Amino acid sequence: MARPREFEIDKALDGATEVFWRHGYDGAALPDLLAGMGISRGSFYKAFADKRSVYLACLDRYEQTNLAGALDLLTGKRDGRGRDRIATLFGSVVRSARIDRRGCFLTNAAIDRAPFDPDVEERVLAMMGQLAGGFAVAIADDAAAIDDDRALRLGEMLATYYVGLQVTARAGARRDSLQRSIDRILALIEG
Amino acid sequence: MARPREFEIDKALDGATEVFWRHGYDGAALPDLLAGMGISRGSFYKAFADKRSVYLACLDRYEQTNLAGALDLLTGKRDGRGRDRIATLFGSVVRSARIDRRGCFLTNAAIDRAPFDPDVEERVLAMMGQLAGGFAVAIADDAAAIDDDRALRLGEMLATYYVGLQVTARAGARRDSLQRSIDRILALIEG
DNA sequence: ATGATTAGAAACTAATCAGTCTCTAACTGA
DNA sequence: TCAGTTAGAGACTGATTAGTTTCTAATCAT
Repeated sequence: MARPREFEIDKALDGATEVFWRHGYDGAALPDLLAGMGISRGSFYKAFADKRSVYLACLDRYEQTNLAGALDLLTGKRDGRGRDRIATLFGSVVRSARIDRRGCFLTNAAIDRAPFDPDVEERVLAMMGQLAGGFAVAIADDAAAIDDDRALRLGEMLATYYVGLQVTARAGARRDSLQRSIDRILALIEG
Repeated sequence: MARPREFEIDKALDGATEVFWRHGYDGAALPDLLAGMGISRGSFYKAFADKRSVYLACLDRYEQTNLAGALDLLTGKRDGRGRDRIATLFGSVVRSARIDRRGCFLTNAAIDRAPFDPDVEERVLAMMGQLAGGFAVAIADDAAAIDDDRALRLGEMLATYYVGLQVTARAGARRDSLQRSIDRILALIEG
């Protein structure tokens, strides 16, 4: 071993994720990525095989950070009723839309790369499955009587809605419109 | 006037739509577009200003054809209950997923270009609004007593769900998973 | 201290990008 | 029939693409 790497892989991946998230796979040119990662071309290809493998690593890191955070929120029992936790998660989409228009990296990847790259598809479907499971846990927490299968189906439906909400936010919908839609689905699952 | 054009603009736009739909804006290279449109570079730039203007024209044509078709389905009173028409539309997403993985051009454009191009954003938001209106009409048809504002909110929620369904389909979700999710939301709005 | 190893910067490469230009041939109106 | 006009094909342009190579300097183990 000699001269150690001057940057942290994970920090660089965070920077790359930011760029992929905003601009998509094709839209993220290598110079953009390098700027976002704070490294030069040489370091990039020393540390990673190619652009695609960085994208896959970003998806994996997204799963371990952002998705895990959402799942913690949904399944964390300390924070009141499951449906309130769902409302909080949906609300965070509206709050994020106030700050930027990245939407959700997972959702963007589903449109962007999943149809063309089996490794992306696999990760996207796995994460969507986890998300559905998180919603199901939140639902089941409110009604111990609900059977697991029924909770999972409702969870799948809510995950699908969540993805649609992220698309609508990235499309530039007004925040009050997003919130009305959220209020409506929350009212529906309340009954 | 001299030598008339040998191809039809609308047919060429249909071909371009197909390519943009499948590969996205950046992913649709000019040679791909030309092949899909069945014309050569010279004809392309004689007939259109640039790639972007073709994309915008494709969105407009999508509105007049595919979106109009969906709205006709949702608002057509001859075909039974409004909720059955909604079920038919959702079902068509699952059927399409069996054939290809294009998803929905409007949904793809929302992720792909809306954040970067105000002209795309405007069209996407307008189409999403129309879609929400279509769902609202279908809902209102079943219950004359429902007030318009309530129907529109439900319509916005269903449009958001619809978009999420298209993302999930393009991501490669299994058809039975899609259908379970659909059945669940249909059951919710039934009550 | 020194030799082995490796990180990093920058120049380079071949392919591809969107868009332009030129030339030929086809069509129109008179 | 012929002059004017325009469609179409394909060569061309300069910029940009992802990825490679080369060289320098930093840091390790001995």
